[in-house]
Parts: sequence; structure tokens; C-alpha cells
Amino acid sequence: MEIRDKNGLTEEEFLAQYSPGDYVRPSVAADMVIFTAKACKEDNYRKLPQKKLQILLIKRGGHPYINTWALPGGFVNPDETTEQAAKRELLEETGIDNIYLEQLYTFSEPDRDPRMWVMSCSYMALVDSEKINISAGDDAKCAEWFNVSLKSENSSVQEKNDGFISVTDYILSLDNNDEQLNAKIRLTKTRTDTGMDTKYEIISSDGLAFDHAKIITFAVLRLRGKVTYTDIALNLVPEYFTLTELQQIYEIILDKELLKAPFRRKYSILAEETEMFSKYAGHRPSKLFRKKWLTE
Amino acid sequence: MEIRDKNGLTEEEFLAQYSPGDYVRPSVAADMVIFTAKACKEDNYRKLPQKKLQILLIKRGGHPYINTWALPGGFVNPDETTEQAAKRELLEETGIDNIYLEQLYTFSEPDRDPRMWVMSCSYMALVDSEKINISAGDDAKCAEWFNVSLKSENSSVQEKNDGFISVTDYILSLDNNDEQLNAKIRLTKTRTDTGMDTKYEIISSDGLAFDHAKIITFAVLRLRGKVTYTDIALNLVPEYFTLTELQQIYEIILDKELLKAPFRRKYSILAEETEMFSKYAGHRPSKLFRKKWLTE
DNA sequence: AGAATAGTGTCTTTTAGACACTATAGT
DNA sequence: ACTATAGTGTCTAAAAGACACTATTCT
Repeated sequence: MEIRDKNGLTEEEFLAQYSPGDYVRPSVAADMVIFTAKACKEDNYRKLPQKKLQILLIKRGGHPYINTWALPGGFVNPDETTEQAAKRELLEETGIDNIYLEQLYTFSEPDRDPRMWVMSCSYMALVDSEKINISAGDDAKCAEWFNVSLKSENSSVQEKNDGFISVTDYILSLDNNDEQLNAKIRLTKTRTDTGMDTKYEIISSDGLAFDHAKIITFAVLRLRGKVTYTDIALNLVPEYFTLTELQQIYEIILDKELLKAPFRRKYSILAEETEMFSKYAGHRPSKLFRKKWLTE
Repeated sequence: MEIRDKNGLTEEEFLAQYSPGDYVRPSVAADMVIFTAKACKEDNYRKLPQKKLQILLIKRGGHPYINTWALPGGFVNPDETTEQAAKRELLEETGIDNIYLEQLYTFSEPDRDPRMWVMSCSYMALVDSEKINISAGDDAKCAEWFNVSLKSENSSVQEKNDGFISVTDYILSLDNNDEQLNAKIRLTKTRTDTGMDTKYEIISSDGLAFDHAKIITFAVLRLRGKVTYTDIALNLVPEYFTLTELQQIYEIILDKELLKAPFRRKYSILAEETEMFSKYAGHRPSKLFRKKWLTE
């Protein structure tokens, strides 16, 4: 390029003399909501084990929010993308290497960290339950899987002449059979003729660090939103699975029961038959399938 | 809180003595893809004016990327969220005040800005065409609306035994009747049994600054993805509109023609009848509608 | 009159929902 | 034999796609 700017500099000259100003910059962290679907024990030999949707949390050993639970994550280095940072942290903290990862949202309220200005670029990760057993290897840190439940409590819609205000409260409950964490997040959608505002507020958050209750809520809602029209759920299922297992995954994500026949009609395109069958189940064995990703 | 950490400090004491380290931090910018749908002139008095999907670009007056076009945006201040920064920049640069705004994605390739480490938290904004005429007030800066066209060129899917690699090239064309900007963006989806990688690469970008061709492509694809199952398109339509106008909006976003009857059946829930009619159109006048937002 | 759009009716096809029925291993 | 699940068939209802038909205004 030979174009010169108003100071008579070429681009090369400009970059050579450029010095970044001394203004304040935020730290940027990559935080992850890592989902898995794990089967709990079942005493009745006939019954199938019920799956539960779980996320990984790490107990904080220092201030702020000491002794509360936080999402795994860490600061982004100058030589990597936020996604690379997320993958690096994931490997460091859990030993899991290759995984489905999707950027969710960048949370940037200036006071979300009491220490300093920190933005959180959040990610959703999905792992199948078999991978977890291999590597629960959390180095020194106390990492645990929590069952996740998100229910909308009371919703109200107030119609205005040029729009509406809709308020929904979500109750987020997490438990690891030992501790129970609860949070209430309020989603307020304000719609006027001219603009739209979607706001997540933490009403209460018990045992969860920072604004992580908000991030988890956001992640669960995103997962629910995408599960019916993508193949995302396949990431939560092991290499070989039955269609009933797959259906269970859908049911725990959507938090509602589905009918078997229509489910199979719709989602059998995500599965490829094998010649193998489940065994010793106390009832008719079922065919095992392999993942068939959508390519479109 | 009376809990003390391993140094014997309470949270209050910890925060009082805390000093952020001296490590490198990124600058964070909020960049916006502002869409509108504007009607072009039509010489045939009978025919309806054809709408075009447009975005706002600003000509860069200095290095780097001098004389090329860039998305409106700017750096985030320590006392605001990225969204507030986007709104502030929008007001400063275009005079538009109240608008639909949605966070898209945070782009964080360390070398995306040749000057320094800059992340871009990108937003998609939608304005109706009538608002624009009121305030094209760009202060000193050269801001212009460009017609947008995004077409996928060649796609290929290579099946593997445990997944696939799918490559799609997108051709992004922008023109303002004076200049024509072209870019080619390659979307590579790599799916293995164990993970998934979605990568946008700029193959070529002519007249567009930074990685903005990528951001624009991302925004158009997001808009296309959401238009059929949300009321997002209403943001592009003026206060009173005909159903044909609304259909045109859908057609330019999806880049394909839709059938009239099924369109009206599906989307008439987004419109409320008025007693007014379009006039002097050279053909049968059509009923004017008002926006009816979905509350769900 | 005629061009161009407005607006509706209706047929077909596809998809979703509901539910009943048969099949089968393991104790 | 019985239980719990596997797997399929079929009816109904709703939604999407295709297309033809009528209505109406301005030049």
C-alpha cells in the first residue's frame, strides 16, 4: 500500500510508530458451562437408569466468593482466542481434550467481579458421560458434577399500547447429593414500538460465585432452544446408544416427557443402526445405534 | 462475611489489599451490523418498489485500512457494558437512539487488528427505513448504506468414518451505487466423533476493514436463521405496513421468493389490522397493518 | 380496458401428536 | 408368568406448499 494518511505516513510507517494508549482495559475470561448427561443408579433390575443433566463446578479456595462454586474458566492470553483459552482451561482443569464447544454470550457488567473490570466470554460445552469417567482428573482443585434443574416460576406479560413488558422468573437448582445451590434469575423483556430490551437479573444466588447463575441459566435456555432443531444432543450420548437413551437426553434437556413413536420418526435420522444389542437388561434388548451427524 | 482465606483475610480485607496484576489486557470494541430494508425507486407507476437489505458502513479516514469501509463501533469504557457502548456509538455516529440490538459473537483472533490486541464484541441492529431518513446525521464521518447480498458458492461435504468435513464458501457483495465491495468467506465445519469445530476464514476481502467481512457474514446468517421463527423482521418495517411489504422483508432476508397465501397464514399473527389503506398505487389498495409483537 | 397487486379458497403433502398393539429378554 | 422396555402401525390434527380464482384501483 502506498496510500498516505493526513500525517503523510504509509500504513507501514503508521504501524511502526503506533503506540497503544494508556487507557484502562478489561481482563477477559473464558468461562464454560460443561454439560453432561449421567445415569443414576437404579435398584429395580428391570428399570432403566434415569439420566440427569449435570454441569461441572469448581469450588473457590480464595476470595472473592470464597467457598462458593464457580464455573471452570480462566483469563485469555494475548496469543490465543477466547475459544482456545476455553479449550486450554478445560484440558488443564478436567483433562478433557476434544469436545463440543459453542460460544454463548459475553457478559460485561463492569461490576460483575468485585476485584476489577472483567468480562466473561462464556461457552457451552457438551461431553458424553463415558468420557467423564476416564478423566475426572482435576488437579488439586475441587471439581464436582451438579445436577441441574431450571424451572420458570411466575411469568407475567403486561401489554402496553406500543409493546409489552414480560417478566419471567427462573429457579435454578443445582445439587451434588451433598450441597444444594439455588438461584433466582429474572428475565425481563421490554418491547416498545421502537426497541427491544432483554435483561437477565440475579434476584438471589446462593452458593454460586459472581454472576455465574446467570451464565448457567443462559446456557440451559440456549441448549433447550437448540436441541429440537439441531443434532447437538448427540454430543451427550456415548459412541453406541439406544434410541431410548437419546430420547432421555431430549427429555432431561426439555424437562418434559416425549412420546416414543413421534420421537423415533423425527430423530432416527441422527442414528445409524448397528448389529449390536443391549444385554442383560431385564427386558427386551434394544438395538444399539451410532451417531449420524447432520451435514447440511 | 466472616470467612477468612489462607492468609487470614476476610473478603473485605482481601479486596482492600487486592491489586490487579500488570499483565497485558485486550482492548474490547463493540461493533455493529446495522440492517435496514429500504425501497429503491421504481419507474413503472404500477409496480411496487423493490426493497433491498442494507447495512451501514463508515469510511476509514486513517490507518490501518485507510480508505476502506468498516462497521460502526468503538471501544468499551470501564463504566459501561458492551451493549451500552454499542448504543452510545450508535447514537454518536448515526443519531439513531432506540433500536433493536442483539449480541452476535465475540471475535478474538489476536491479530485481527494490526495495531494491538483488540477483541470485537459484535452486535446486530435492526432499524426501520423511516427512522433512517430522519437521522442520517453522521458527524463529519462518511457513513453510507450498502446493499447486502450473501450467496453460498460451492459447498462440499467430505464424509469420514467418524464424522465429516463440510466446506462452504460465501460470497458477500456490498454496493452503494458507487462502490462495490466483495469478500469471500469460507465456513469450515469439522466434525469428529469427539468434537466439532466451526471456523470462518476470510479468503479475500476487498475494500472492507479488519475482519468485518466475517462479522457481516455472521450477522446475515444469524438474521436468516432467526427470521422464520421469531418476530425479528418487524423491526425492519415502519409503524404502518402492508403484508406484502412484510413479505418482501422476509424475501430479501432469506434471498428467495415466498408464496403469498402460506406467508399470510403464517405471519398474519405478527400484524394487527387497521382501517387504513395504501393509496394511489396504480392497483388495488391494500390494508395497512400495525406491529403485533409476540409475547410468548 | 388493462396492468399490477390484494386477498381468499382449497387441494395436496408433510409433519406432529396420541395411542394402541405386538415383541422379547431376564428373573 | 410377569415386568418393563423395544419397536411398529395407524388414526387424527395441524402446518406447509402449490396454485387458482376473484377483487379492486389508477392510468
